[in-house]
Amino acid sequence: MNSLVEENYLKALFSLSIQNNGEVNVNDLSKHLDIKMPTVTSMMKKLASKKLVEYESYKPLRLTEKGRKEAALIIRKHRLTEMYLVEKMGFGWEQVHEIAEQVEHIKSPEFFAKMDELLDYPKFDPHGSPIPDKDGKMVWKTYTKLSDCKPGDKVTMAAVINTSDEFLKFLNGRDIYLGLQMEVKSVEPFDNSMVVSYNKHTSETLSALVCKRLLVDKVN
Amino acid sequence: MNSLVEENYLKALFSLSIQNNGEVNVNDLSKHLDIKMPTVTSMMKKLASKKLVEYESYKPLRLTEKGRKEAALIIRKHRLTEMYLVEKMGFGWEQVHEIAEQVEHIKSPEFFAKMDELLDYPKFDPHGSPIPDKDGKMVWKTYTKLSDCKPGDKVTMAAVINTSDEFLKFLNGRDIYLGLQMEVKSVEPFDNSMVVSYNKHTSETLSALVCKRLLVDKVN
DNA sequence: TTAAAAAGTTAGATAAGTCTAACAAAATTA
DNA sequence: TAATTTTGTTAGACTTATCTAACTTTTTAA
Repeated sequence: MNSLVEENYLKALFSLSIQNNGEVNVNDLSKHLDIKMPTVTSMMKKLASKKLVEYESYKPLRLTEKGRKEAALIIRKHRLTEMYLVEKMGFGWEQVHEIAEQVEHIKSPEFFAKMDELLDYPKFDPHGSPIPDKDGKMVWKTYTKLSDCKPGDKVTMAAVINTSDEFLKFLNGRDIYLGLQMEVKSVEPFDNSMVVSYNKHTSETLSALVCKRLLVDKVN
Repeated sequence: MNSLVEENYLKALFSLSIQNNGEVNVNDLSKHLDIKMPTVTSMMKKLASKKLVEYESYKPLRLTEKGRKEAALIIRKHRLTEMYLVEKMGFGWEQVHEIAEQVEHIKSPEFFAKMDELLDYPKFDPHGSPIPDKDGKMVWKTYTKLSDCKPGDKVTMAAVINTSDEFLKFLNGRDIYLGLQMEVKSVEPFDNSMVVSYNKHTSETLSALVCKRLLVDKVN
């Protein structure tokens, strides 16, 4: 059984390894968790002794298959919780991350199995992220960043990369939600901001930073 | 903010102080938590420094008003969770204690406020225990132990003292649940076991140990 | 290609919460 | 009331997870 602290390291390793073909630097992990590098190094040795991480001095870190699976199961609990909070308890998608960060550490397979059942076995969480299954496997849909779209493209909002409170409130304020259809009207060459239209918003400007954090399906 | 460990001490102090006009012995607390006495002593000094406990060497422990309120708020979270698990998620009353022991430590007033709202502000948990309000106040109904009843008494099941899995499964197996009406048929002088009747159970024998753990309202 | 910067490690300290061993006070009982 | 038992405390050690300071390796850039 892993401690709550170990679980947080595993989760961070999982997230960071996605962007970098499975390899993670101690430094990146240290910054992501806001924990100093020597502490991270010693924890990596501990996780290596538990066969959860491949660790060699001065080499990048890599989750073992066992570590990857355990991390996925924590993420499963996090995302199931987020979905439950939104669907069954009426929270907004911007409110659920903090609560799920705590609930994900609860030891009770029955509790999460019940959520899963009550939600009718969801495949995605409220932010569009895939929910790993009980074996730690998850579907990997290939989304397009809105920032990679061209004027005239018609797209459906599929997921958000950043799940911070502020970002999601920003989207709420513009009536942007998952499943929304929009059309790219124009791209400003100067700062890569985009003008999009959807529903009653016929001309909404989104900064490049925002567009990079929105994942869409092209309708074409 | 108290740590998870401190919260468990507060909860234990609260429970033990009820049976003994507010006073708790280090030894009893030690046994209740399964933590050795020296550890308990040092934690009591810590809680005393936080003004949660009145502590003097070799004297019984006592929660301060502040400590009592903080303990009650943890118990509130525990009991709201139990009620939520039973009423909204479909768990049995024998399954919820373990999960609630973990959920009670979650830091999110919104999460518990939402449960409270969805449950329509319940006053009792699935075991008949009162749920403290947001100020840590709770109603204290005076129940009778079934073991204190006489042949001919008609009673309604109101609460259980022990919430262990085994005890609740025992009750489930005999179709005994809160709100059930029963009549005391006879008391065996030899071992104080009781014969009771209810619904289709016209003659069910309950040991003295069981009768002491069942709290009832007299219908008379 | 070597000097500087960045990344990573080692060593040792600290805090929280636990323990055991030894001792002290209080309560029980003979 | 004196001896014994029970309860409680003190002292010091251990584990987990963190830190800072100093040092080493690797990478980057002059």
